[in-house]
Amino acid sequence: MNKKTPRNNVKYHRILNAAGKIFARDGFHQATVSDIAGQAGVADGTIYLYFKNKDDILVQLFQYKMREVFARFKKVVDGTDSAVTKLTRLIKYHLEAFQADKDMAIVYQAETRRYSRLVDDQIREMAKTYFNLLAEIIEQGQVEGDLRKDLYLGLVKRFFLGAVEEVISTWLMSEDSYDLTTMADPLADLVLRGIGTNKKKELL
Amino acid sequence: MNKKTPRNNVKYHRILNAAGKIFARDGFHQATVSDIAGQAGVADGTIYLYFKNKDDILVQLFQYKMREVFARFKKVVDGTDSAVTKLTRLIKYHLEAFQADKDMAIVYQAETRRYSRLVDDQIREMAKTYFNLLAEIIEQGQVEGDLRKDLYLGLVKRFFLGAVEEVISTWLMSEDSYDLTTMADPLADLVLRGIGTNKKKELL
DNA sequence: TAGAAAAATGAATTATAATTCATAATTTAT
DNA sequence: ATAAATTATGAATTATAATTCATTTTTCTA
Repeated sequence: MNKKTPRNNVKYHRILNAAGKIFARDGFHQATVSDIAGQAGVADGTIYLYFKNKDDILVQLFQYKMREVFARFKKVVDGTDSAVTKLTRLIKYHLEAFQADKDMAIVYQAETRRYSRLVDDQIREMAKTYFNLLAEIIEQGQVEGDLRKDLYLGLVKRFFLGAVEEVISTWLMSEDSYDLTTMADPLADLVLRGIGTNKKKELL
Repeated sequence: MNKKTPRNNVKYHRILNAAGKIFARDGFHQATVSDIAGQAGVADGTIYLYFKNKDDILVQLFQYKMREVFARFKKVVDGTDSAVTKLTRLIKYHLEAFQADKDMAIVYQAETRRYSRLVDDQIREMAKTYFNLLAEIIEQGQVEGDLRKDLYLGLVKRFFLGAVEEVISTWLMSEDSYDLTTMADPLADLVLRGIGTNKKKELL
């Protein structure tokens, strides 16, 4: 194994995981390459055999984690179920995945909200993937008659993702670690039905 | 005017505004004290006559901006209008305020989403204020019969704020600068009615 | 199993930027 | 108008941490 094929090198992954921990603990800028090396059990210089520089660690970590998550997202909404079922399941898995890998969740939250980001292209690509996923499901739901037809899709996507991410964000900040997945059903309910009684549906 | 009363010192505010610009442009960690000083038209050392250190600049900037915004938030939902009207107006003003001060919006977005934050206490306090505001309105709406009574309030607040902030976030990231406030009514509609047709209301 | 190649080390180097402080300019008070 | 007090300056200092590279260790290969 030489530098050309780092992806199936044990040490490469040890460093990536260590970086995940340290970035989550300290944030990207606070984190030091030395700390990551320490956590990974390698020398500082070794990092540079596998990564171009500190930025590159974040970029690769992000890419690696997001590929994993998104591959599953796609599977989760694949199949012949109704759109409502798919949306509910998407929310549930989204929460599950982020709960299962808290380090990744922290890095994700921090990086996707920054204005100037190292992982800009990746995030755009991800967002697009996620949004395409949603668009498909919503159109399906409209055909099935379970989702409103008068929706501005661009807004719906943000609305959906925003609600889910805020719930995750709150969970991350919270002192006590409750079970995030219990939020899935109530959240799906809110997204689908809103908070109104629909008494005045026609007024808006 | 000496160090003891910086708040009504012209230079103090020049530095704060400059910091807002630079933090928005580069992010807190990238931003240098020198750049802020330059932008403010003062010498590097002058910064330290008004602020303990770099962190202190962010803390004070954040406090200052958030006080302004939240004072207005409160006013916006004050009065005898229906809860539905208040919520709609809250969304509209929220979007308006963030559109009007983009630098502040960027700093806000970046800082509130970080796991380890300098402005932690302030954010907690703000969130509490905002959430109290929402709780009051929602209870009013339940009494009025326009909002569902089976809501888990803790979740509703996150749902609401998440949706609004995601819309702002998308606007910040977007290349072309469309008018953010046009999102207010459709967004309010989504929050109130959800995306479902309510055909299956009883199923959930 | 010796020698070559590859991988790893970590101290030394380098870069960057926060903070300080001796000096200068400005303001205030008498 | 002058001296004391205040405010401001920016070059020098200091701290921190990314990156390099001469050396060592480990792994291959024949």
